[in-house]
Amino acid sequence: MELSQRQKKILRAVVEEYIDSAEPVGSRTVQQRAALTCSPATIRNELAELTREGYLDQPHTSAGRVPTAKGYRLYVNELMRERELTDDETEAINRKLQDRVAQLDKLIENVGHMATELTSYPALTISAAAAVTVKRFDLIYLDQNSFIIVLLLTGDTVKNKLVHLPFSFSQNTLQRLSAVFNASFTGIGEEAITAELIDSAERAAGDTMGLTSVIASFVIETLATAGGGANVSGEANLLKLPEFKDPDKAHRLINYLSDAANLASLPGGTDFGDVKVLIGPENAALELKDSSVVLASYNAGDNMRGIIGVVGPTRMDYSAVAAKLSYIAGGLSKLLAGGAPPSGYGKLMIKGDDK
Amino acid sequence: MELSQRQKKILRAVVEEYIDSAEPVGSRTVQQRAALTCSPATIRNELAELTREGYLDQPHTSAGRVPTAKGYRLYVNELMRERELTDDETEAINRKLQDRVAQLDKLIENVGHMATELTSYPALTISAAAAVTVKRFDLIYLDQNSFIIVLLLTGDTVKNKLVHLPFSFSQNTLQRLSAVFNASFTGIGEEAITAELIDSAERAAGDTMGLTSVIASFVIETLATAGGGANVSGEANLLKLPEFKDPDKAHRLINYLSDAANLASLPGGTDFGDVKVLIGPENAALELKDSSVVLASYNAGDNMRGIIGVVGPTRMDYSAVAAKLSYIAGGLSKLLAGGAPPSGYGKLMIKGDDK
DNA sequence: TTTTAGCACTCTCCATTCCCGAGTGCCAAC
DNA sequence: GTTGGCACTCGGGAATGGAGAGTGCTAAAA
Repeated sequence: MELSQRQKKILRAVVEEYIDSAEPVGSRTVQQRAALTCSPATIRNELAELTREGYLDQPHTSAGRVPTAKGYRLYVNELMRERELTDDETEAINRKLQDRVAQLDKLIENVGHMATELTSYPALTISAAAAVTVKRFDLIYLDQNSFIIVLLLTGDTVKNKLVHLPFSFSQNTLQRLSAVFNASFTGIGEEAITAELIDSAERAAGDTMGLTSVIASFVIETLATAGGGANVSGEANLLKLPEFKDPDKAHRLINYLSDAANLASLPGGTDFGDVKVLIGPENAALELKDSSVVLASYNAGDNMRGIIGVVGPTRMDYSAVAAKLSYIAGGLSKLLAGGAPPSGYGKLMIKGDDK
Repeated sequence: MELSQRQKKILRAVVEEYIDSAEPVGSRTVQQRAALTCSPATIRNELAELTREGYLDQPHTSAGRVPTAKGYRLYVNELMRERELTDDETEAINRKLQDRVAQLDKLIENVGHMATELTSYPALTISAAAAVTVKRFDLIYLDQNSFIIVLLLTGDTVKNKLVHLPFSFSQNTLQRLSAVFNASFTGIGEEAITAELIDSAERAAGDTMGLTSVIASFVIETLATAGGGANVSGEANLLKLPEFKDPDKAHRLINYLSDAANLASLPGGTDFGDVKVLIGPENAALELKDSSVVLASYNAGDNMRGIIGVVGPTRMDYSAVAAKLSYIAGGLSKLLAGGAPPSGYGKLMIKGDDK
C-alpha cells in the first residue's frame, strides 16, 4: 500500500523528532514538527494506520510512537532530505585530509578518528586489497650478520623487516638473493609461494644458509596480513547515548566491534560515492540487530578498496552521517588514488538493503 | 602507630573480601575470612580502631567497612601475599610472547592485549626511547619519479616512505644524497636538524630539485613520532565492573585513557622487574583519582624502555595483577633486549608511591 | 466522507512511605 | 581484654498513589 503524502510527512516528522529526542513521539508534537493544519486527532488516526502498517511502533498503549526498522528504511530511501555539509564541516574534513601521514594504515586510522569526531559515533575502517603482491624486493646489507628486507607491495605500501642472523653472509649473497626474489616472487599471491618455489629459489641463489626461507616467510606473513585491516575508534561514544545506558548492552556491542574479524563480514560492495545504510535487523550479526551501520567505500588505487563507516543506534541522524561519510570517502579516494573523485561524489546516493 | 598482628590480619581480610565482592564487609564475614578465634564483637572494636586510623571507611553508619587508599597502600606494601602464577598462566604468557611479530609496535600492542586478557582490566603500553636517532639511510631508486626512503633507527626499528615526485631524477642523485645523509644526519636528534644543516646537505649533494628537504622532513617527522607511543586496549572491560555501572563515569575514564598524551604523564621510572602501584588519589590525574594503576617496566634494548600497565578500580586484585605484569614485562625484556631478564625478575618487588 | 472535539482510559514516571535486614556502637558481664 | 546482648541506624526494595502524557473511540461538525 502506498502511503499518502500526509502520512509520509507524519512519518518523517516522527523519525526526525525521535532522532532528536530519543523519546516516543506524540500526536501533538508531530503536528507542530510537521507544521500540519489538521488537528492532533486526525494525526492520531494516521499514526494508528502507520502503526498497523508496521512503520511505527508503540512501546505501550498510551505512549507516543517510535519508528520501526521498516519506518527508518522508508525514511532513508524516500523521505530523508539531503543534508548539505556546512562550509565548516567540509573545511574541517579537507584540512584533516591534508596532513597526510607517511604510513597508509596510520592515515586510514586517522580518518576513522575524524569520522568519529564528526559524527560522534564509533567509526570503523576496513581496507581490503583484492590481491596483494610484491612489486619489488630490496635487501639492504647492514653488516655480516644483519640486513633489512624492504618490500614494495601493490597499493604502493612498503613493508620492511630487520633480520639478525647468528651466522655471517656477504653482500654478494644478498644481491643474488635480491635478484632471484625480484625474478620469481614478484606479482604472485601468498598462495603461490610453495615449498617448491622456495626450494628452486634457494638453488638459483646458491643459498646454503637458509636465507631464502627467512625472506620467503616474511613475504608470506606480509602478504597474509597486508591484505586487510580493520580498525575501530571512538567506541566510548556509545556510552553517551541513552540507548546504551545499560553498561552490559554497550559492553556487548563494543566487544563485538573490537574483534576485527567481525567487521570483515560486513557487506562491502557499494560503488564509490554511494553510501550503504543497514538498519537494525537488516544487519546479519546478532549484536548489531538493534543498531545501525552506515558505510561508504573509498578507492585506494591499485585494486585496493576500503570501507569507512560508523555504528550507532537505529535512531541515528542518517542524513548527516551519510553526507559526512560520503564526503570523507570521496576525499580519501581522491587522495589515495591520486585522481579525481568518482563522478557520483558530492551527490549523495543511498543504497539500501532492498529485499 | 603500628598495627597489631590481629589488626593486620583483619585489614587483609577486609581488603581481600572487598576485592572479591565489591561490597562493604561486615564483622562476621571478617571473622570467617580471617579464620579468627575471637568473636565478631571484638572484631568490631578493631574495625572501629582501623576506621579511626584511616585504613577503612564506612559508607554509612550501619554498613560494613570498605578499604581506603591508605588501607590498600598498607595492604600492597606489607600484607599482600605473593601470588604465584599458575603453570597455565605462565605458559599462556610464554606462548603469546613466542609468536613474535615483525613490527615492534604491533608486538607491543599484542602484549597489551595479552595483559587485558590475563587481568581483564584495560591495559596500556607506553614506549619511549631516550633519544632516537637515525643509524643508517638508504634510498631505493624505483623509477625516475619515485624512490623509497628507508631509515634504520636506534632500537633497530625500520621506517620507510615511498615518495612520488612530479619531476624526474637519476639514480646517481639518490646515491649522492644517500651518502650525504649517512654522513651528516646519522646519530643526531630531531632538534639538531636545522635549516642550515639541510641547506649544507643540499649543497653537498648538488641537489637543485629539493629532494633533500623532502627526505629531511620525513626524517624529522619520523624522529618526532618514533620516540614514544602509547596504546590502550580493552577499555570495554571496565563496563563489566560494578564501580562503572554509571556509563558516564566509564565514559570519562575511557576518554581519558584514549588520549595518548595523558598516558605519557604517568610516572615511569621503576627498575625493570619492579612493579609500581598507584592507588586512587595517589594518581596525579583527576580522572584516575578513584582508580588504580599498576605499572611494570620493560627493557627494549638500545636505550629504549617501555611500560606496560593496567587500569582498574581501587578494588583490584593487586597481587595477581602485579605478578602477571611483572612476568610479562620480564618476558618482554628478555625478548627485546635479547639477553637474560633482569636479576629481580621472577621475584616480585613492589614499589609504592611512598610519601 | 473526512475531520474534529471531547472524554474515558491506560500506562509510565516519580516521589513518598514503609518495612526488613544487615550491621553497628555501646554496655554490662565474664 | 573479650563477649553476648540490645537498641539504633541506614540503605534498598516493595508497595502506594497521584500527575501527566498520550491514546482510542464516539459522536458531532464540516
